[in-house]
Amino acid sequence: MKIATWNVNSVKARLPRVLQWLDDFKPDVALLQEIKTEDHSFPALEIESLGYKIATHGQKSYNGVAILSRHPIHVTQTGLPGDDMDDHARYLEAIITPDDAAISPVRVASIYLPNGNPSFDEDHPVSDKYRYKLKWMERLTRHTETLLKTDEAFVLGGDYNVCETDDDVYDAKAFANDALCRPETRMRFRALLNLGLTNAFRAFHHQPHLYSYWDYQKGAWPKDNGLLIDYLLLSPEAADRLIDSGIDKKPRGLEKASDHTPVWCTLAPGI
DNA sequence: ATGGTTGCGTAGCAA
Repeated sequence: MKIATWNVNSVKARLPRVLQWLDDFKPDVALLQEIKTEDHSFPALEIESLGYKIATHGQKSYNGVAILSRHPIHVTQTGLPGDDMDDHARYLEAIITPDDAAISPVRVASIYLPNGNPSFDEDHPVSDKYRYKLKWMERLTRHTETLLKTDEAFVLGGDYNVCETDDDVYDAKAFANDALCRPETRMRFRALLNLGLTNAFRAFHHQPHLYSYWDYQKGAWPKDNGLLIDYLLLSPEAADRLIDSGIDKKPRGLEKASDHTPVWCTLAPGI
């Protein structure tokens, strides 16, 4: 089963690119972030015509996440638990259960972790936006603890807005105080991983300076000035089935590209 | 050079 995550930066502005990628890459499950539209205005017909079922947790103008799947989708969580006042659409979780009983089910989540920048201002070492990000990461860790108790195969995929180490940044010095790189961010990301999750891409690729995001500005893409911030994090039961993982850089080089490119992994049907 | 780009929505914010 091929599972991919992609921050599309508006599903409506990106629709031709998304359709082309689905047709070319043919993921079984696609976890989308920053769809930037409400559920009723998601371009469902075009995507369904390619054989995908759709679950969305949309929001007007900002954020919004979706799950596309060739197999049936059963939504298990809309929004990240732990804060009833949080109205950002950044988390959608579902169980994917193939009709073919030879393929084991897998739980997936599409995650758009808050950016958190600017992380400080002249009066405060931690901005409100950055505080929200750090709290959101702590909520994700708590929720992941509950998921782990089920001993299920699950894949938490998305735009984590975290550079795990300086090797994931084209200019680490320039990003030292960025919300994607600050020590408070990295500590919380490690706490999440240390619950026992496997970063699928890093199970196969150990070189520094491999990226999933390139800013639109200052020629970042042709200069390969990127960041690695999109991840697929696997439970032990999913990691046991992990066959391969990679970054599909092709969509980033096309006209009208998202600033992110898909990260994917393949899982064996079962053990 | 205090710049530069994209999307949403039509001003200014978010990234």
